[in-house]
Amino acid sequence: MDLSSLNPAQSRAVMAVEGPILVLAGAGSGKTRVLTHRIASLIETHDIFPSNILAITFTNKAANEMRERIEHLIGPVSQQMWVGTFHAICVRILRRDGDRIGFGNDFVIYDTADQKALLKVCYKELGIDDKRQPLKSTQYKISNAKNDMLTPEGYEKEFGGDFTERDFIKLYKRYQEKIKQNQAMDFDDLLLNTLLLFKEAPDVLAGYQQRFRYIHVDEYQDTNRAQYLLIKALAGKHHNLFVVGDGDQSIYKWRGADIRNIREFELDYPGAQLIKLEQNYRSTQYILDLANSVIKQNPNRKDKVLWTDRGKGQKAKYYKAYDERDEANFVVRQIKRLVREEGYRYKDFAILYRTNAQSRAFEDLLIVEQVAYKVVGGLKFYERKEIKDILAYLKLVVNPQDDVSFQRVINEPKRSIGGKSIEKLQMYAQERGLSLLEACGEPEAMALLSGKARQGAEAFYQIIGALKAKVDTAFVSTIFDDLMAQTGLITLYEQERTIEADARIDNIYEFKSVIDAFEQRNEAPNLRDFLAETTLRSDQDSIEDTDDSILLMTIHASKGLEFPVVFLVGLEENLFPSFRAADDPEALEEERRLCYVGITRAENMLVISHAMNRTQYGRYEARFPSVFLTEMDTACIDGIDPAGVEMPHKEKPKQSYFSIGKSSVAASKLVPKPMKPTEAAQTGSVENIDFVYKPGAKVMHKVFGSGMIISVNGSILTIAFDNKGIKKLDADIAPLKPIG
DNA sequence: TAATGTGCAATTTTT
DNA sequence: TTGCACATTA
Repeated sequence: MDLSSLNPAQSRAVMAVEGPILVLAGAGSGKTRVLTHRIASLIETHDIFPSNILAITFTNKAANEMRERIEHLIGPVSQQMWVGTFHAICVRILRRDGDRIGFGNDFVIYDTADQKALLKVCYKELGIDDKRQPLKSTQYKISNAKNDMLTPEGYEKEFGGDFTERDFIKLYKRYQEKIKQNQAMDFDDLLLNTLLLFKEAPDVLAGYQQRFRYIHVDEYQDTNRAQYLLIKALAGKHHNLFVVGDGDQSIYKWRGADIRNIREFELDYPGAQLIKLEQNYRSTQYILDLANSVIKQNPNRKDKVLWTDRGKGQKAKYYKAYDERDEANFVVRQIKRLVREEGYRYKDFAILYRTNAQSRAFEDLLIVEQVAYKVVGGLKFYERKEIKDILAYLKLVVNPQDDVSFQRVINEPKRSIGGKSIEKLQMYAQERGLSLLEACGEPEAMALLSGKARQGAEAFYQIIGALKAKVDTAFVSTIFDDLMAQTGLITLYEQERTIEADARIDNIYEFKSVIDAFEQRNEAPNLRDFLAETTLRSDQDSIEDTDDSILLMTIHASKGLEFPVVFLVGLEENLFPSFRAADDPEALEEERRLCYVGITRAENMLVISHAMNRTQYGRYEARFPSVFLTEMDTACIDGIDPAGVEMPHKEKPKQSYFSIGKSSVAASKLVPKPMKPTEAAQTGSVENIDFVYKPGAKVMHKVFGSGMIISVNGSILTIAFDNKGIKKLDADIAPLKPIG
């Protein structure tokens, strides 16, 4: 094994073989390199069988990359290793041994949309009002409960005494009954059920413990409790556990990640070796110093200071934009300039923001400017309606018990089967313990339906049946083609002749190519595995750098990626950090880590910006610069004016009070002070506001058009509109603009 | 049953 | 502003 390409810390990590090992890997410090070399060295130098090695990641992309890189190092013997995401590994275990706790191996996987659909049914059956117990929060609570290894029964034991939990417990119970009945598992079930399996069948666990003598976990800081326990169980015999992570990049607490897992690793695994990787190979020193200056504001972190031998590089650039359009303008101008003058390609740039909605201003401009760009995230490919519909059909083919998928597509395309017909079917099915699809196979049930609905249901049953007959022998692509022919989905979209329908057709063909790729990749491709793989796949997995486009994404989505030039935009209070972190120190720390992640994506150049005004939820508001700007070491930034970064007052108003249109004050002026328009009206002397609501002034209203103010009473304006008569409007909320 | 309107809320989303 | 979940109507 050639270790000459590794630095001392990296070699130490690679050469540490036995026992628990914690590698604290700063951003860009070559952790994948360490992981792959360590695994290769286990096999090559220490003669460990590949089949004794397990490597777990969070994304398929990371798993594939790791597998490829190891294969590159040691060749195809690496195929024997288990490399995969937590969820994929659990699927594999459950398919093999799930029968020990009563699961068949043909279960389907429900994503969050399926989960939501199933929960809706539970609400309905139990007569629980989703206004009192919002569905979103139920979904969230179920997920949390499962991540904490609390089954409905366990949850009831713990919280049953609390009457406010009664509805939730009922919902959780019913949901769990139904998901089992449907032979489905949600994402969290995959972990939970694996843990239950290990608990119920110790011999099964012992088998895996024996097999996985060397266990590796990437991004350990992002593990939740269930994942933590899973690792703990598997490593319980040999204790050869090698985890890599960075507490400073823990940005998924809200998804259940427990940063204590990494912070307390040495307590959980006594005698653990600790290795810090602090040399960074990605960024220049100015960028790292800037990142360090921000992250060091977080208390309770393991101290770690990134350094590089790449040289100082250039300072970060700073831009204070007038509003989000100005910000976009600046960014796009800079990109074009760098492409023109410094030989950059468009794919060298990433625009990173806190919320998806921020992509809009950039997209609007990039379209006009005809610059190629790609937005990562937003509506995901596999969440698109047409794709989900096809997936539901296919799931139903694999698993006739899947009532959620049945309900999704029974009337897609239209088969004249509405709520009433489904209710009849449900009634019938429930009485006899059948699934909805099975009910459609019973003449007795069909007799309950009206003519049209009956024909539709029978046709539907035929289609699924015909596909099912082929499922074990035909290619997935053949089943797909049959499905399209039988349902006429493509044809129907073609007949619509709208842009949306055309896009859907494109997506369907794209989906076909996903199937083709799956078949080429696998020796024995089958529909069941295709569905699992598809459901467990994310958009992140499909980021390619093949075409020359600017990438736009949230900072979350950028984790693990790197770009020559990064624009970190929207550094404003209540946006980044999010308003939800306002009075929660821990949440603020997580936002700060997110900021750290954003900064450390940059290789050569970092540009940070914020806007003084921003349209959000249709309101144009003044903004404060982010607290993170004040934390940044100004020695690492060009063009920042420390005096210009004026922080909010202690008791800053909850909302900004600007609702007036654009002011003519130059963008270079100081941050606007918040002031109510009504106050402005009274003092009439605020330089940031060049318009004062007073009788006689002309205004333009979004809906009512132009008019003249008759009187002002506090924030209530009485306005005579030219065409719509006299109205009383609140200056704080009405979409008003001054004219003239 | 299907199509259209209305009110409400509004991070991040590795699986 | 956008997206959705629902309620109403044709």
